[in-house]
Amino acid sequence: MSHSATTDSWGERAEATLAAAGHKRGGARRAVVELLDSQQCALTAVEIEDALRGAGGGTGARRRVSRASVYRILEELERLRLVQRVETGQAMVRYERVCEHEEHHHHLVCDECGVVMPFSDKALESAIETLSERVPLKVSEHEIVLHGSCADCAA
Amino acid sequence: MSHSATTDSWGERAEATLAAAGHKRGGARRAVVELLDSQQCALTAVEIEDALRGAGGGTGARRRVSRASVYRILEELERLRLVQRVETGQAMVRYERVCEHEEHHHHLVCDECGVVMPFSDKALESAIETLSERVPLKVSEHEIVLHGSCADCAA
DNA sequence: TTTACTGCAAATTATTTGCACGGTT
DNA sequence: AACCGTGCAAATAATTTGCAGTAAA
Repeated sequence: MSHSATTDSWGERAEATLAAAGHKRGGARRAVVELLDSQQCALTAVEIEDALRGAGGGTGARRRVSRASVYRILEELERLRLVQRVETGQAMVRYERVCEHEEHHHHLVCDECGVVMPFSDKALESAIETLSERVPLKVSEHEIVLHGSCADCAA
Repeated sequence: MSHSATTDSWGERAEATLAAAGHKRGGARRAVVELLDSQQCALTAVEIEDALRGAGGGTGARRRVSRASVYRILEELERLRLVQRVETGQAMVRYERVCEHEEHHHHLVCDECGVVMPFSDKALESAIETLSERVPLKVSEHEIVLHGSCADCAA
């Protein structure tokens, strides 16, 4: 399928990293990892739970996962830097996979309807990179959120 | 004191905006506004409550304010765009005044000790401005947070 | 006197934790 | 067998809300 031999997909890297960290392969975690791998943008814990509960049969490891497990799994994935939190100013925190090679992206949030969309911008990333050197902090991550009205809501 | 005739301080603008929105001048709100006016960076609701409870005498309107009122006041100030929320990935949301003329700033968060510091960068702001035109959202605000280790923690 | 402001206590809501059981190695 | 993974229910913790009394216009 893919041209590269190892670590093509985030899902594979996630499973490998989890194994290396001494984890067994539980069904709930596999389902969450698979779901996150299929998503391009950030989901809340509840959205993850719902997505896994619905569409029962689907592909792969899909199965019902309790809310507590969703949170525990996300917490561990975050600790391993496989997922990152995205704070959108909405009630619930969102989570998305962290890809190594793929282009880093940030988020647009419509404050009226709540929709969240990804975007990326080279100029922005280089400004951040330059800036990171001059700041009194050893920067490890950054998060950028633009708020406003989406096309539908602004209409 | 100041050279400009009107609207020099955020505090004055806040009081004026509140009055224009049909609000009376309550003591609790005045105390919160005065405190926010004296701060350069973002505080949590609890920090605001504590700051007002302590140091009883101080200058001006300082007085004890209930937690519920702090939240209600912040909510209204945010609605009027006098304060903005700052999400730092910590448990509690932070709030800070929004100044019109003053240079816009963003935040550095030390993930180890939790300290939050402001920073600003022209290049970053212009990258955001340019970018905002090209994105499928009528952008009204933006928030940037850099995470990492502060000088003390990285040592 | 009308309407906003505030505190208190109770209610919500997202997230976390304790515990017992089932699955993986 | 040893230990991790998971669900359920109970516990937390931040934020919100209902209500009754107080104060500003």
